[in-house]
Amino acid sequence: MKKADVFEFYRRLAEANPHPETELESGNAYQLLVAVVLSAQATDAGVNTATRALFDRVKTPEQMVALGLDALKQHIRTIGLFNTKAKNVIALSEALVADHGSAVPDDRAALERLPGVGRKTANVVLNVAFGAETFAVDTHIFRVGNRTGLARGKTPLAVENALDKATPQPFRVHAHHWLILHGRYVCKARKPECWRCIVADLCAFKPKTPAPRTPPPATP
DNA sequence: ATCCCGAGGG
DNA sequence: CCCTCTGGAT
Repeated sequence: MKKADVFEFYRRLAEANPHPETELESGNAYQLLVAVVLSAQATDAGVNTATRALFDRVKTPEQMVALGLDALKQHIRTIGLFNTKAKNVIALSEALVADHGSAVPDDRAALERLPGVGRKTANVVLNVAFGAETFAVDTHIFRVGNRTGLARGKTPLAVENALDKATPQPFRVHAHHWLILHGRYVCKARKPECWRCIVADLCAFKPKTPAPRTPPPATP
């Protein structure tokens, strides 16, 4: 995508949603970290349903360790991959207490050393909790980047690097959320809703199926 | 490359 | 039924 089109692409998304935020619910950086770990291959809505009760009781890594593995599994049973995730969250909480004074570290290397935390999760925490200009490439951003031509790559890391190169100020801090929300609600995996997409004219993807005769009323 | 693994949508 | 959802570890 041309530079001018990239700027216009972000400008429109920014205009439509001036203050994008995570849809994951959390009350502090620790809870955010846990929520992001739980969100792997799961919907935000599903994670929120589970963490609502959990975070009411657990606000610190010490409290998570005290809660214990089996009780944690009960809380997150409705989320996919719950067995592995529960184990990682307990181990990660123990590591925070032992090595980081119970605080969430603000550097990538320390974050990625935590069990269950890879590059994508670290990028989300760095962006949301610390305001870093990181591009966490999840399934949505990978799809939107490649489909639109904004930032293409065969791997998530390649798309991340392409986004880093292509994304100008003042859009860098919020680019992650604009792209993910665009992917979740408009540029969907199965049925992208191009007829109501505000950047369709800048996009490389041209749908074969036209807009429905009776489109659903626009969401407020 | 494969495993982990549940809910919701089409 | 099959696909998708803010992946990570082996």
